[in-house]
Amino acid sequence: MEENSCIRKEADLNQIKRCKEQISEVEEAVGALTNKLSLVSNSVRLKILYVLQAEERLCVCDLSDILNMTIPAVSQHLRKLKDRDFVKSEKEGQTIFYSLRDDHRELLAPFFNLLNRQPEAI
Amino acid sequence: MEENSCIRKEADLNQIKRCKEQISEVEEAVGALTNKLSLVSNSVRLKILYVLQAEERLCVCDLSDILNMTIPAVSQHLRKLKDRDFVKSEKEGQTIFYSLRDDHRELLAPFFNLLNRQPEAI
DNA sequence: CATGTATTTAAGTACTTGCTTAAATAATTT
DNA sequence: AAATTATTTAAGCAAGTACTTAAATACATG
Repeated sequence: MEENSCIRKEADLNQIKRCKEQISEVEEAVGALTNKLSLVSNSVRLKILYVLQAEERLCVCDLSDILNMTIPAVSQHLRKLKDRDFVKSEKEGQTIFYSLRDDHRELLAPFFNLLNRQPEAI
Repeated sequence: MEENSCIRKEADLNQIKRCKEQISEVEEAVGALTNKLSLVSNSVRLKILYVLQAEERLCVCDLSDILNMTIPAVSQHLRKLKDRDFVKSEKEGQTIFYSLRDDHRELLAPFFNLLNRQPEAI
């Protein structure tokens, strides 16, 4: 990819210039957003976020039960969610409880709303 | 993964049962939603959707220019977006114009809103 | 302190993703 | 009809993802 390849006669060069500018303005925001969406777009992680929103807090062990998955598998998802500030953890004895952080509530709210409707709404 | 592994003394079996039910109710919707989010969570595709929303319609060639990517790379993204009803195409001569479909406007609207704010809003 | 419980970490692997390059289609122009 | 233009399709590959199993860590209890 070096030179411009769009050489249609009717190509609207102003439009292309305008689009390039628009893209460069949101470039950073797009990166930040897709970074978060790539976490939420996994069905296991979305389920984890969904039950945490309903239940305040759950431990790894609970989630493993609920999702019918091995503990390490769940733990690895939780780590990703924690690394990107979707959840926080608190230790109580040898049990570690996870709960939703407020950081991304605004991003998540529309998804939870959709899930609480009929499947055909999505 | 066969038997339940959560054998804490304090484990709240009712809570776990309740969560399992909640999950099974949204199981299908979660699949449908993550299916769509996995498309949007790619930065190239989100940019494509973003400029299409602003510009009504663009051809593959335009997008290749705007995104500074090869034509086949863009074309493959467009195919995915078309397969899942995010965009439609119309042929005009040998040029194929892509535009946003209405199907997922509700899902996309919050993202476009976020992008139009400051990056730190995300 | 040895054993058991709750969780994380790490290595290995199958699957998926997103690009590249080259070839195939299809419409247009000469 | 041959050459040009716009796009898609396909094969190949490097990187990323999500699981598995086994080992490591950390707290609790007999």
